[in-house]
This record gives sequence, C-alpha cells and structure tokens, in this order.
Amino acid sequence: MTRKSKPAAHDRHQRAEPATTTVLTQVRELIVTGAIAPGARLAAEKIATDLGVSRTPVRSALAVLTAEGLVSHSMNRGYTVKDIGFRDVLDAIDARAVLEAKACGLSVDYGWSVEELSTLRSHVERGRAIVDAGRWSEELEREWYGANRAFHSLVIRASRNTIIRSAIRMTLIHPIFGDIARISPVVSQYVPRRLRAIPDAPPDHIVESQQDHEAVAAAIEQDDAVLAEKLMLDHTLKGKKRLISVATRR
Amino acid sequence: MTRKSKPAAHDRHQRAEPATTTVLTQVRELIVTGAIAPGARLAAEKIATDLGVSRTPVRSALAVLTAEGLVSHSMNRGYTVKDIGFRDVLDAIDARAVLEAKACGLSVDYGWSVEELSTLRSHVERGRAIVDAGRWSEELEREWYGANRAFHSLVIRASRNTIIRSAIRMTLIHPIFGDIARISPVVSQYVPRRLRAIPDAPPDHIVESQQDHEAVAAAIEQDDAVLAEKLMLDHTLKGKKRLISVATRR
DNA sequence: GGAGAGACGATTGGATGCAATTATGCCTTT
DNA sequence: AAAGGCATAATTGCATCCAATCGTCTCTCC
Repeated sequence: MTRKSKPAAHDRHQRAEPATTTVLTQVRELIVTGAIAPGARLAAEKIATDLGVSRTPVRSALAVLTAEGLVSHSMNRGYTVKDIGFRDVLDAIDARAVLEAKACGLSVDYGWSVEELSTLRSHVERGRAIVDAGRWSEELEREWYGANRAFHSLVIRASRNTIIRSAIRMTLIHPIFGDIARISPVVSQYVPRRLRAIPDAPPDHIVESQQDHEAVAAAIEQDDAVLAEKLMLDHTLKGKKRLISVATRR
Repeated sequence: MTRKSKPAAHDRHQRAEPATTTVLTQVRELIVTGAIAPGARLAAEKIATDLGVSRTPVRSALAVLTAEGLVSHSMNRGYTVKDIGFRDVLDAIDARAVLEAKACGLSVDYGWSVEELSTLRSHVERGRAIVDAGRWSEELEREWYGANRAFHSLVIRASRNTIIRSAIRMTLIHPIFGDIARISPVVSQYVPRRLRAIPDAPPDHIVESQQDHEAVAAAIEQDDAVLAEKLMLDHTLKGKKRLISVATRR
C-alpha cells in the first residue's frame, strides 16, 4: 500500500464541482430546452433521484433558478416551471437589445485588441462563407448560428463590462436567446411550423443578419462607437420585429 | 379553547415566509450596507446562529447571492463577500442607464394611466418642494432620495417589462444604486469624506437631478417616448460623470 | 345527493448528523 | 532558526431525519 488512496476512493464525496452547481446547470438546461414543460411541477425528490443526489443540493439549485426567474415558488407548495409567454420573450428582446448595443458601443470606447479584431473578422467571414455556400441545410444553419453566437459573445466580452455580461446572462434573456426561434423551444413555440422547415437557400433573415454583422464589424473596425451601438441595436430589434410578424401570421 | 390555535403556536415552524427568503434579504442587506466588509468570509454556522436558523437555509441564500454576483464561492472553502471596485460601480451605472432609459421609453409607448401619471406628478412635486424648502438637512436629503427612488421605481414599473425590472434588480445594479453615493457604502467609499458633509442648501447635483426628473415627467406627459428615453439616459449618465469627477478628486 | 369535516398520504422546509476537505498549530529536521 | 511535515481542529457539502403544511379522499350529516 505504497500508493496514495486518493484518486478514487468512494466516488461518493469525490466531486470536482459542487453538486448544487451540477444540478443547477442540469435543471436549467432541462427547462430551457423544454424537456420540462412550462407549468410543470418540479418535485424535489424526483429531480434528486433522477440526478443521483439528495434533495438538499436540488433545493439550493431551485432557489437560484427562482432568483433567475425561470421557476416560480409557492410556500409549502414547491416549485413550478414558469410559463414564459410571448410577451416575456419580447420583453427579453428589448432588454437584451439595449444591453448588447451598449456593450457594443463600450467595446469600441475601450478599444479592440488586434487578436480580438481578427477573431471578430473570422466569425464574420465564417458566417459569410456559410451564407454564400449556395446551398442550405440544417447542418449549415446550425453552423451559422454557431458563428452568430460566437460573434455576439465576443462583442459582449469585448465591452469589458462584467455587469452587462451577467445581466445578459441573467433573468430570461440568455435562455430565450439560445438561438432565436430555432434552437430555443421557448421561442420556437411561437413560430408556425411551416416557417421552421429547412429551405434550399439561406432564409432572408439570416442573410440580413449576416449583413448586419458585417456592418457592425465595419463600424467597430472604424472605431465608430456611436454607429456600432446603433447598428447593434437595430440588428436586435429587427429580430424582434421579425418574431412579431412571424408569430402573428398563423 | 374556542379560538383557533393558528395565530402563534410554536413559533418554530410558524413562518409566513420561508427562512431562506428571510436570510437572503438579511444577508444581502448586511453586504450592501457594508455591515459585512468586502472580502470577509461568510461562515455558514455563524450566520445561522446569528439569524436563529440552521445552516440549510443559509446555504440556499448564499447560493442565490453567488448567482447575483454579490459573493464568490470556492469549493470546500466557503463563501466570501465580493470586493466591488470602482470599475464595477461604473459598469453597473452603464447597465442601469440603458435599461432604465429603455424602460422609460417603453412606458410611454405602453401608455400611462391617469393614476400613474398623478402618482408620478406627486413624486416630482414632493422632490421640488424639498429642494425649494430653502434649507437643507440630512432628514431632507433622505426624503428627497425617497422621492427619487419612488420616481425611478414608478417609471420602471410603468414600462410593464418584467424582464427589465428583474435585470435592474439583479446583479449588482440594484444594491449599488440603493441611493447613489450617500446611502450605499459600496459607492460612498469612492466619495471623499468632505463632499459627504451636509451643506445648508441643496447640493447642485440634487437640484440638477430634480430638474431632470421634471423634464422626464414632462416628456412622459407629452407622450414623447424618444425624448423621455433620451432624457432618462442622460440623467443617469450625468450621475456617472459626477461620480467619476468626485472620485478622482481626492 | 351534495356539502362540509376529518383523516390519510404526499411533499415541503428546516434541523441535524456524517464524511471529506481545508486550515492551523506544533513538532521535527537540517 | 527556518522550512517542511504531520496531526488536530474547524468547516464545508451532502444525506438523512422530523415536523408542518397541502392536496385528496372518504365519511358523515343535512
């Protein structure tokens, strides 16, 4: 017995991460992806056994999710998944619009490093390549949304404003925007099924978004904070308008 | 024994509110008011005995505070109060500026009820009366800040945007803004002591803020959403500029 | 037959107990 | 005497346990 018995003794209290954190991300994922339906009760016992922990970390995680606004809580009656209505989605878009626009403007005020700028360019070019590929598919769409998300996170990070970053992450803003209308079921429930089909060419709104990204990137490269902020604001609000027009067209 | 034995039986499990919620607000208050210094460790056992509960609700509350960004957490090493720097305060002001400005614009878009408008007027007039009182005191200043807070909350509520509301409440934005520079020690630590003295007449920044409120209220009454949004944005950013000029003047 | 009261079961919120990890102090060693 | 190592103490994180509350079902009474 010369070896330390550290590596994997009991496996029970042997976590790299607190169980509360694990449960938190897991349950949040289940809610955001719609695996747990809105309005459903969140029985602590069931979640605990499902995830292989006791109720204590589950209850902690649910408290956090309540603060985040994803679930609601009634004294002695447990937790339920909040039902996110169309109005909430629009509200979240408005909130994100101003936060992200400001982040964009601040990033220019702060100044972009050459590395950041080149990363930004690569994200934009990746999106352009996908749009210009001459074809379209679920795979390409997923990829474009990947570039989209990378573009937006980079801008938000470049603002160096951690408060805005966590404000965007917080509340419903982040979950809802997983990737507008397609990935996030919270949003896609408001989009008619036929509009969710995969066409042969990139849909108009993606072409338009790609152009928006390029315009924003250009404004950033030209150090025009005011323009960059305005372009980013318009970009997000276009998404809101599109969602409204699409949702009412049933 | 004809009376119901409901009112106050054991007092132990007889809460109108979960202990987690109580602990949450209590500890948050302690942190925001500076009663617990930044960087201090938050020993669960001590907090529990101090507040007369067990460690379980305390741990839940600390998890929420971590999500809110007020405390940081290290695995197996407990929780510590996050040290909020000047940069964080400025970041929070930027975030709040755009959120509250948007809320203001949205409130006009949505439309104000006559009751809301009259409440708004009364808050503005209360502030005006205090500023015009011809004297000044700690008491008057507290009152003016009360009217200030009422004014801002009303505008935010009138936006009908619950996401923006909780975004403002969340992260550090709300605590920091308890009442700029005076009430909140998080901010006032950056303000030289001599500037915190109580003068005989209302200080310039309060007179200016009062004027701003009146201008915003006027724009709201005239249904000018764009103007109201811009005025509110400028109002908050003025506070940021003032804080910067005051903090660097040591 | 319907309404209300009461009881049972299920589930919650909180307190306590236990294993593991980290911090602290003392001792040894060079 | 300083540095390192070891043991002890303190504290964390989680599981378990218990009392209180809520929901539901049944039984009774009108």
